[in-house]
Formats: sequence, structure tokens, C-alpha cells
Amino acid sequence: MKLPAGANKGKIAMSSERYNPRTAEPKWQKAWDAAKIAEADEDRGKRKFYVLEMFPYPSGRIHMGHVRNYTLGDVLARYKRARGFNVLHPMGWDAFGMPAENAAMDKGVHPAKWTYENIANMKAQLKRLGLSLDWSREFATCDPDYYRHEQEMFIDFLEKGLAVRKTAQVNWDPVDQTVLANEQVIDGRGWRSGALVEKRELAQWTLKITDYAEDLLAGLEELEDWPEKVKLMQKNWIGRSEGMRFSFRLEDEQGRELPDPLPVFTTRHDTIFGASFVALSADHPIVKALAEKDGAIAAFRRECAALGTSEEAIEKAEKKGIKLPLYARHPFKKDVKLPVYAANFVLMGYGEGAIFGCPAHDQRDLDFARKYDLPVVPVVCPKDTKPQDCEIGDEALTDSDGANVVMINSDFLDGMSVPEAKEEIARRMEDMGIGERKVNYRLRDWGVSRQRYWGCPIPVIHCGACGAVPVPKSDLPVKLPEDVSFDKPGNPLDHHPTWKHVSCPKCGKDARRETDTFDTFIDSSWYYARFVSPHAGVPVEKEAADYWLPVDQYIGGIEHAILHLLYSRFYARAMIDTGHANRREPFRALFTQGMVIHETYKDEAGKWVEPALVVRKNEGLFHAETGGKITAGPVEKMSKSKKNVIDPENIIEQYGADTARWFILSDSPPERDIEWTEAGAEGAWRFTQRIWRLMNQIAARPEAEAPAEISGAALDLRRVAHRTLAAVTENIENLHFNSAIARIHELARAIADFLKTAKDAEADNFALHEAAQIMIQLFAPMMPHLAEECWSLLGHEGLVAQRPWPEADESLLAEDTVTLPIQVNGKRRDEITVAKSAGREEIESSVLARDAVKRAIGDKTVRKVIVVPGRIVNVVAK
RNA sequence: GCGGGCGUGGCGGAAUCGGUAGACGCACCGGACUUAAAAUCCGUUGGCCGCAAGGCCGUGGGGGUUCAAGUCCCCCCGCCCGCACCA
Repeated sequence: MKLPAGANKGKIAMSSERYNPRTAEPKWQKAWDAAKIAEADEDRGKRKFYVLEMFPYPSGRIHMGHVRNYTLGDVLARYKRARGFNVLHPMGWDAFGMPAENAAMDKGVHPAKWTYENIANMKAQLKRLGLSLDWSREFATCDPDYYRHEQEMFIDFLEKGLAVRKTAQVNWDPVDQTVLANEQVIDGRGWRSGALVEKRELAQWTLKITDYAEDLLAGLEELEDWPEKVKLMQKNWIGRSEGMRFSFRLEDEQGRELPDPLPVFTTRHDTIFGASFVALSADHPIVKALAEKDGAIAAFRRECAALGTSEEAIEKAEKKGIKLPLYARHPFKKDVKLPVYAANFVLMGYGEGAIFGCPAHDQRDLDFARKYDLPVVPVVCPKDTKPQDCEIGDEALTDSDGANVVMINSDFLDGMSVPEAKEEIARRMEDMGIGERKVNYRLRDWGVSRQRYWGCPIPVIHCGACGAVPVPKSDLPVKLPEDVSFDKPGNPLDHHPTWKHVSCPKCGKDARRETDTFDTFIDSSWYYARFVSPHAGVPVEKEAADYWLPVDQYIGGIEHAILHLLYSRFYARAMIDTGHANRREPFRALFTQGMVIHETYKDEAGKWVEPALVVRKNEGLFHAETGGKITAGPVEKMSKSKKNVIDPENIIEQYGADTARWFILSDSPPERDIEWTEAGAEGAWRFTQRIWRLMNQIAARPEAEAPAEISGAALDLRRVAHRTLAAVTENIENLHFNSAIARIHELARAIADFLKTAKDAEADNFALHEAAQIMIQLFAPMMPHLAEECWSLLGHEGLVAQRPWPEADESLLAEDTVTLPIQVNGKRRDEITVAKSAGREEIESSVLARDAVKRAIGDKTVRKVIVVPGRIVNVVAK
């Protein structure tokens, strides 16, 4: 658009109305939909960028955490598109799970109806945020077309032996009436219900994640763009430890040797000469067998089972045991028999469920030995202590550093370092054929059976004759029955009159369908891969996966550091081994965002009050309705229970999506918690209006051709604009959105200042239009609606959303003069502006000639002048 | 207990490599415009001393390395997070 100089000038500037997001935002959202800006290009010749945010559970309404998560992803998606990438930015729904069943029980709504209605609501809310999502790829995990592939892959896992049926002690959530995986038990309580978890023996389907323990650990090394914290948490969770598995010969009280030796696991085989007892888990098969004949042992077992696994329970729990009528022969001391106990601190699920106790060098063993008056023999001694002076008090000596300690009281090991002693024992035990080196993991296999309705049916049929038979793939999907009732506790699938009664696919006899459904974490373990070919007849279409995977940037909350992110990494591997994909790591880069937090409020009665009802006056806070005094409490994660929730819907209604997006990006770096404040939101709103006024002023000026010569203030403005462009580009690349926003504020200020004195000259108008255009493009990823509105106001064609990212002019980034701070003895005293090309001597002499410098030097002698080119000058004087 | 992170004005935070500490925003205060309000605009704001010029102190505390430390090293304090009887 070219206007004659002066046309419209004044008129527009005077009449610049306020920017109205309520009309502008829906308009541009429609324009984007029509232009399909967010749909990934099928052209696979282009560089791709797959940005994914953790998909939401369709609870019914979006919350501020979603706004933050999806805004972060959207900024990146829009930016990468402008940089010429073929961007995949999809959205779906993690739609199975308990809340839908709870709604069914509370309100009598069918889980499917409840879920799909919630999805519709939330989708509309997400659209109002102006997110550039490729909705053509949308799916919900409860769509039979999604879960049929999950069933198919499970059948492949079964064939590969990656899925097995195991009877195991499981975590039982008595409130949700279902099994939980280890990862889903937090501090002894169910992750969802918060109920104290009980232990139960149950047969259930298990995925062999432990087969990949080593590879899951090794793979962490390659994940350079994952937060160290998350990698460390996964590493600790996998919990690799190197040690030995070896066996004791056992004798009964009459000295008769038992047929089977007793294997134990240890990482401190070097301390074998300090062994003074052997301890078995209360759930060890030997203890179970003995308990059948001995009431006291049976009672001890019951006592252990009753013990909770919560933090307090473990901390308070005394080391306790019961002597068993057995002895273990020491492998290296001929005549020594060690007493055998069942002990409450030995876990059946780790190692062999049996240990040898060396009290001098393990705190638990020491506590136990003191209680039962067992010998405490030190076998590792600090180098600076004489062996005969080495005594153990209430604290075990656990230092095993080769440099600090030495072996004592250990026959052929005496004088060795701990690593040497370990090696020697390992060698001897291997020679004797009683043990071998072994690596143990803390990680357990993943129990995936859940006794629930609203989940993916496990595609198996139990036949009296044939056992567990996979449903033939041609019969997939095994669909959930729709006519279910929730009036009885327990699993509605199990109660259904007909659903489970089927014939065996193998022999045709009457059989029973598996009524358990999958843990919903399975659904979310491979959804990222489904997005590459969401309508394919196979789980993942190979060519699409080869092009799009892995996810280039994954964004979500830290709370999934272990659960979801570890399961997904396992699934990627299992899918390779079953021929469904070929990327070992699903997420190349991971970003964990902080929470959205808000001040809490209480009224005089101590009840929580929602922020909307709090009025701020000079004298303090008051209740909007009752007028009572309000006390502000700590700033905490938004939660319904504390009522400190801000509904994104209200914010969008009041200020528009751009303001919400801008504020949530501006105040804190994205990995940290951000406090939502009314004042901050208003600040963001004011900024949108300020931009709008600026743009109106510029629009009133004619766009000019670049003049041959440009100097003075116009040149300075161009410099600021191009420098801001370079800085913001780098900030976005590094996800430093808060800093990017600070730079954009500065550019806005520079444009406003320039406008005060700008003439109606070609150079000035050119610089203004250029700066405006750059600024619009810079904030377009963050405030996309306002950007389009300004773009069109300035008369540009098309959509900013489809414009390539601007390039900074290198010649404008370079400075010809530079201002150097001058320090004298490390303290800043003055500054000097010199030509960039100025030499060291030149700078030095002009620095020393300055009054402020002379004053600071006083009567001292200049020893040295340090000139760091382009940085600083430091005069050292004594 | 084990492992990890963080600590900068009234607040959120900025500060590639060690190189002007406090960018930018919020809040506050002062001013302009207005009959008034809203909106907007301009300005001040780390602390102490000083009329000013300027000086001294200052990134949780203490020590160290360096011409120079928020940044590197050692010790301590405080807060936060993860795991937790894992042999």
C-alpha cells in the first residue's frame, strides 16, 4: 500500500481506536483455518520440525497450566514455520481414565459421552487461544481406531515375550479398586486417589521393561537436550548396581545340609569376612514354608505384611527379625555357621530376597546386630587408624573409597583396597562355582492390568484348555461394550452379562474374555508416533515415521519425569523389536515447564476465598461480597481445594488470548514457576494497546523506498530494529521467551521515542515502516492475532503467519564506535567512547589522560593497563 | 539417609567467555493532561553519606584464585525437589 505523503495523517492518529481482541481474534483464527497454516506439509523434501506438547486429559476445561504449555509450543511452532521448517504440531486427547468412570458413578453419565463432550469443550477453548495446531491429525485414545492398534501391538509384544502374565505382589488401591504400578505409588499412596496402598497377590499382565534396563540407562547419555534433572531421576529409578550373586550352603539345627543352597545378592562381597548373619525377606519361599509349621514365624510374616510403605512407616520401623531353625556355612571360614533370620528390612522384590549381614559396614545390618546381640567385626579400616584400634560404635563405616581404607581381619584379603578385595572374592567364588558377578536393577516390570471399564480392553481370551489366547488380529478391535452399569463396586466389564462370554479362538470351547483393561499410561506411551500417520491402518506408517520421528521438541510438566517419559522410551524400544518403528528415543529434546501459581486468600473464618472475590484497597484486602477482611497466604500451585484458580476462559474474555499468551511468556523463564497476577496481566494488556497506537501512528505515514543515504536518528532506529531482531531470534532459539519479550519492549520504546521527533521525510518513514514490520514479525509467534491485525493495518499482503522470518542486516549490527567502562583497580570510575578500530596504545593513552582516571589513581603508580577489546579497560595502580 | 537444584532491589527476573550488577516488566512515588474519572504520557526508585560533585557498601554468610568474581574453587547457612529399608 502506497499513500501520498501526508494522506490520512492526523485522521488515523487522532481516531486510533482501541484494539479489540473480541472481534479481531476470531477473525484471524478463521483466516488461519482457511489458509491451513498449521497443517503439516506432506512434502518430505523439506526440513521437518516436530513440536509436541503433552496432550491433555479431557477433564472438561483447560487450566492455566495448559495455556502455558501450549503457548510455549505454539511460539516454537510458529517460529520454526517462519524459519522454513515443515512443522508438525498436533493435538489429541489422553481420554481413558478414572474421572470418566467417577462421573458415571456420580452423575450417571456414560464415560464415553462425558469424555467426548469434554473434548468438544476443551477443543473450542484451545481454538480460542489461537494455537496453530494441526487438527486434521486429532484423535482421542478412547477412539476404537486408536486403541485397536494398541491391542495389535500388545499381541506382537506377547509373541515376542515382551508381555507376560505373572502372579506377583501388586500395589492395590482400595479406593479406585485397581492395581497400580510402582511408579504410580507416591509415598505409599495411590497417585490418583491418594489412598494408602495395600499389597495383594494377583495374576496380571506385565510388560518386560526390565529387559531394557541397560539400554534405557545407556540411552540417557545420548539425550543431550534433556534436562539433567530428568535424566538423573530416570537413572536413579532404573537403579543399576554391580555386585555378586552367590550361594550359602544351609544346614538345619541338627547339622544336616539342606539340598538347595541359598542365593544372596550383595554389592559388598569384599566384606564377607565381617558377615555375622544371613537374613531372608518375610516373603522368601523358605520363610513361607517354615511359617506353615511354626506359628511364631507365621505371626512375624503377618506383622511384616501389615507394615505400611509410607515415609513415616519406614522411618519409624525398627529393624526386626525372627530366628529361623537354619544355619548358613561361611564360604571361606570352615567352621563358621551364621545364624539365619527372617527380617523385615529385606525386600523380596530386589536381588534374591536374601542378604548376608555385615554389621560393621552397613547401617541396617548394624542396627539389626545391636538389637539381636550379634558380633560386629570391622573388616574395612581407615588408613590412618591401626587395625586393632578400629572400632564400630553406633555408626557403620560405609566408606569404600580405595584411597581411604584398607581390608583387615579378612585372611587372604588383608591389606587390599576394597576394589581389589571385591575382585579377589569374585574370582575365588567363580572358581569355587558358588557365585557369579551380577548387575541388579531397581526397576521392576510394568504391571499393566487395571480392573476398570474406561480403558483399552486387553485383547486376550482365557480358555480352560488352551490357556491365555490372543484375540486374532482380524477380530480387532476388541471394543468396549456400551451398555454397562456402574451401580456395583468393582469392574463393570466383569459384571456385564454377556461381554466376557466368548469361545476360544483356538479350540472353539467356551472361554472367558479378559476383563481387565490397560493402564492408561500405555495409551500415552506411543501417541507421539501415531500423530505421524493418524489415519493409517497400521499403528505407525513406516515412511511417515522415518520422516517425522523423533519429536524434535517435547514440552510438558516435570511430574512426568519418570512415569510417562520412561514408559515412552521403553515403548519406542519395544516397537522396534516388534517391527513397528525404528527410533530408539522418542523425544530428541525435552523441556519441562514450571507451574502456574497464584496467591492464596482466606477470609476471617479461615476459609479459602477465590481471587475473583478479593478486592484490593489501600488498607488491605477485602471480600467483594461480605466486605470482610481477607488475608493473603502463600503463593501456590493453582488448585481447586485452595480456590486460587484463575480460569483462562475469563482471561480470554476480558483481555483476549494474545494478552494471556504474552503475560504467561513474559514474567518468568519457562522452566520456572510463574505467578499469575492481575497487575501483570493488565501490564500485558496495556502493551497490546500501546503497540496498536504506535502502529496506527506509523500507518498514517506513507511507506517510503529505502533512500540512498540514511543517517542520524533514522539510522539509529534501523540499528535498534536489526539488533533487536538478532537478539530476539537467539532468545527464541534458546526458549528464553521472557528475554525476547524484554527486547521487544525496548524496540517499542525506541519506535515511540523516534516518533516524537520524526519528520515526514523519506528516510524517517522508511525507518519507521521497517522497524514496525520487524517488530510485528518478532511478536507474531507470541501474539499472533495482534500481529495479523497490525500487518493488515500497515497494508501488507497475506498473513504474517505465512511470512518467512526476517533477516538482520549484518552491516547494521556492527558498531563503529564502542563505549568502554574504565576501571581503576577493579572499580568502575569512568567510561570512554572510542572508534572500534582504536588500537591498544591509543585507548591506553586517552584513558590515562582522563580527569576521573587521574583522580582515582591519585599518587599511586600505574603498573599495568589491561585493555580487553570491545569490553573493558582496567588500570592497575599501586 | 542418598541424589540433585536454587539463593541477585519492594516483587518477577536480566547479565554468551569471569569484564559497567540490577536489562525488561510489576509495584510504588512524583508530575503532565482532565471539571473529574478512566485512559494515556513523562520522570524517580538497591542501601548509606552528601546541597552538589562525588564517595562508600552491595548478588545468602565466610574464605580463596584473578588486573577483574553474581559467574571459578573451598567451607558454612537457608529453602526447594526427587528417591527411599534396593543389600
